[in-house]
This record gives sequence, C-alpha cells and structure tokens, in this order.
Amino acid sequence: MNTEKIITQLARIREQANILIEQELKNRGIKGIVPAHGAVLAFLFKQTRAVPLKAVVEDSGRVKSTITVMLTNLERHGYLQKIPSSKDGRVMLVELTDKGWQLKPVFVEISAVLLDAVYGSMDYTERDILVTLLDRLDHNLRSFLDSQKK
Amino acid sequence: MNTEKIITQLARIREQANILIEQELKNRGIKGIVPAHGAVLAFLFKQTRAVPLKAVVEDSGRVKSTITVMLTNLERHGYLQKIPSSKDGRVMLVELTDKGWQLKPVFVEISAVLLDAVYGSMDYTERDILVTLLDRLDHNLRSFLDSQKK
DNA sequence: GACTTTTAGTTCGTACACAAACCAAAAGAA
DNA sequence: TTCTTTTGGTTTGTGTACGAACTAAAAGTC
Repeated sequence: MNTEKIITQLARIREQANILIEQELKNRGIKGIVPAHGAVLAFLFKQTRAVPLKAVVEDSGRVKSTITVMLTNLERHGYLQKIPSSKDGRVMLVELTDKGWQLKPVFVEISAVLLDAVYGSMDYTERDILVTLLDRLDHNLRSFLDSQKK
Repeated sequence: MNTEKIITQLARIREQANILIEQELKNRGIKGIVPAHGAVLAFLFKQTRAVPLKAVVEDSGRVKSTITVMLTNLERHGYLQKIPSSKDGRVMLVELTDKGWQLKPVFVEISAVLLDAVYGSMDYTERDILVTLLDRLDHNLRSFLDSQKK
C-alpha cells in the first residue's frame, strides 16, 4: 500500500461522503442544505434556546464571516431565525425554526446511512483500530502546528 | 474510540494538513498557490509537453469550469501558460512556465514535511494497516455510490 | 463622565467548487 | 455539401471559506 498519498486518500473519502449526503438530501427533497451545514445544524440541535452567533462560530471551527453568511442563507431558506439580543446590542441570537427542527430526524437517518456505507462489513475491532490510528494522525498534526505557531 | 465521527475526523485531519501546507508555502514566500492547486501541479510536473485543459480536468477530479478558472488564476500569477492549439481550434494547451517548474522541488519538500508531521513516530506496519483500512472505506463508499447511480 | 479598548457581527474582495447556459470548432450523418 | 451532434472551453450565478477593513455596542480605564 502506498502510504504517501494518505491525505489524498482522506480527501477522496470525505468528498465521496459529501456526495452521498447530497444525494440523500436530494432523495428526501430537502433544499438549501449542504454537507457544510452539518456541523452548524448538529450544534443547533443540541440547544434548548437561542444561542449567540459567536457560539456557533466557536463550535463550528469556521470563521465568523463564513458563519454570518451561512446563517443568513439558512435563514433565507427558513431553517432558522436570527434575532438581535435585547440584553446585549452586539449579539445576534440564532434559533432553529420548526422547519429547521424537522431536519433533525433526517440528519440522524442520513448519518446512519453514511456510516453503513462507509464501514460496510468492516468488523468493530478494525473500525476501532482505524479510528485510533486516525486519532494519532490528528494529534501529530496538531502538535506540529502548535510547535510552529509560537 | 468513537467510530461514529470518522468523517469529521477525516475532514479535520485534511483541514490541518491544508493549514500546514499553507504555512510552508508562506514560509518559502510563495504566493498565489493554495493546497487545491496540488493535484493540478502534480499532474503538470509529470508532463513533458503542453497538455489540453481537458486532460487536467480528467486527472484532477474537478469540473471543467473550476479548472478553467483555476488555470486562469495560475496563469495570472505566472506559473503557467494557456496556448490555443493550432491543430484543434477548440483545445487550450497548458504548460508550466519556468516559474511554474520552480515549484516542483518545493512541492517535494513540503510533501515530505507533511508526511513526517502526519505520521510522526508511527511505525510502518501501522501506517500500512491504516492506509489499507482507509482503502476499504474508499471502496465501500465507491460501490455504494455506484449502486445508487444505476 | 469622557476616552480607550475589546468584543460581536457585517461587509468586501478573492478564490475554490459546482451546475447550467452558452459558444465555437470538429466530427458524423444525410 | 449541408445539417446535426458531439466535444472542448468559457461565462454566469450561487455558495462555502478566508482575511481584512469596518461598525456599533459594551467593558475597562483615567
């Protein structure tokens, strides 16, 4: 096996996963949602009340300008609402609409389809080994980047 | 280990790899190049003469409109030239300039840094297991998507 | 209380990425 | 030869993604 192209390999798998997600969304007639929204939606599904845009930024790993635009688009499609906070004139509170909450079961379903498709018949021991090894790569990269930062 | 978030994990590693690449390019004072150009450049480095844009499209896995724009930008930065074919009035031939060829050793260097950073002290047996398992995920996804296509 | 700094979001400019519409040249069919 | 289809690229519109500049409100300082 060629271990030199691991990043390409990772990228390809991720890309195919995205294609699968897009297909499943399309099959279910859902519009205006793309894989990149996954992280944001997952975060919002965990909330019980409106959260500041900043919280979404921090959880998502995206930059605030990206999130501003993304939330505006999701709002335009009716999945959420952005309401200025009455407590703090700077903050914008984000809250899913009913239409947004309806995505939650779909999200769960598609996640299951995706995991099934990805792992296929791979046994659980192997899945665990794989994820553990990937975790090491993640740590390796993180510590390299940290050491560079300074 | 949580095997349910493997796609997120993959995406994170890839993202950090991209950050590393961007840093290394910056350290070397190289402008106008981003990780997304990697596939295109790797392909052009293998060529001995000008190749049609279509060949780049096929090798890169990107769509032709994406490649048209990307090549135009790379040309604007002086890394390559687009020359209309004299044989076939439709085709656009792509060729690296001297400035483009100068990226080749940099590319090799950065690839080495990246691999070192990613794998760290992981031994070769483990690297092999990892890549083999990833290959299975790739095949699983590919066959799932194929079966959906019909 | 007036002034300065920090914080939360938006806007703008640029690039990748895709799909769809478009265009011109080549190839195939009548 | 003329007409039709295919092929190779470009253009346009939309969205993600980032950094940098900007705005307004809050918090901190004197």
